[in-house]
Amino acid sequence: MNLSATATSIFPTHTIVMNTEVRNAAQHRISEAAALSGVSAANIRFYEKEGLIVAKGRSDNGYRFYSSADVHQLRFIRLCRALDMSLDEVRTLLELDLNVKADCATARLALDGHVDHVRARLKELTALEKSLLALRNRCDGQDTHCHIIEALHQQADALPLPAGRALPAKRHV
Amino acid sequence: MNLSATATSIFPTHTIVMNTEVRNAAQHRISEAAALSGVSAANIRFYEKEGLIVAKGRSDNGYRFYSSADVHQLRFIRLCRALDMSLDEVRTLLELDLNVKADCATARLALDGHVDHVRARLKELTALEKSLLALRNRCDGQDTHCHIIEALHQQADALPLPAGRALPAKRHV
DNA sequence: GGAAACCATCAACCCACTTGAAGGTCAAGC
DNA sequence: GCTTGACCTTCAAGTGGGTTGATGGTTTCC
Repeated sequence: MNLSATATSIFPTHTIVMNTEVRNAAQHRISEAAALSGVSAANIRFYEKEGLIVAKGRSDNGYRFYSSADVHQLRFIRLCRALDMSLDEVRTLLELDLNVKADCATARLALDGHVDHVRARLKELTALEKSLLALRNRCDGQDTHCHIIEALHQQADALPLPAGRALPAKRHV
Repeated sequence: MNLSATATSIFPTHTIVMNTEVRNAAQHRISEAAALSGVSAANIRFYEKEGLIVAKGRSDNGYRFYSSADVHQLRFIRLCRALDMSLDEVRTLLELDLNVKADCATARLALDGHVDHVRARLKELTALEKSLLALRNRCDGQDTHCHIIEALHQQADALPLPAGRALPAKRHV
């Protein structure tokens, strides 16, 4: 894994994925980069603080400006986030060189881990939906007292204690 | 909805859900309450700060102590959290009186909203899993360059911009 | 020349907690 | 009586992935 590579270093090798427009010609201010990438200006600044993106430079007035390659990188980040990767995972991916075999293995590993993660959450949520529906269906709104709340209290009594005594921190997907 | 009710007021009406042990006999220190409820001591203090639970009292030395009804309430909170409700939703539920019809309607409404929420997230995650697997299967580890990263970059270029220009805040689950 | 629309930085807020620091309390063992 | 260690207290700060707001500079249009 090419950890010493800068974030932008992944682009020169990407003639394959570049479309026909010339990537480095245009220079965009932050709001333009935001509009082109779908990442809000505030969020771009946040990603900069997190080291995921560096503006191509600053104008005399201190305004950030971005190349089209930067915009592409922002879209890349957005895609990864849409795939529910953590910023750490995205950082890892950004540091990879797609022509290095070891990096490819890293990418596969990261993705595998992520799939596992998504599957586990999927399983949890499916069970959750079932419980919620069962709960919901106990009440028709006609009866004299609420079977939903009652059932909730009954289940609270029946709830098994977690193995480690206290609830583990829950990282939601 | 009985908003003026205190959190403990829901218990007197719960002869149905109480099991045979006498609820108010025992008094537990915070670590005991934690062990019995599955909610960590730090978390119990946090819930107290959030107004979800009030210790039955304090000993002379300032230690909190909890009745069995308090422990039940902690389990109730834990169950609701396990059902992925927000603390606000739990608060609402705690304020309900299961013998008031309007409160029952509130509970059903809350649960319905919650089911919708879970279903939406389920749908998202299912789509996600599909995308990730497709991505994952592009790479066999044999080729000279990484099709996963390549595909990620291609998709980044193809990613449609969000309607409102910037990514909306994402509330997971 | 004034208003609107940009841009900058820094701080604080969101949720549901956890972790850590600094110190008080208490029972057991020596 | 003294130490040790397991409790307990409070308050502050950190987590992740941002958003929102304050305050002030810049640029552009009319």
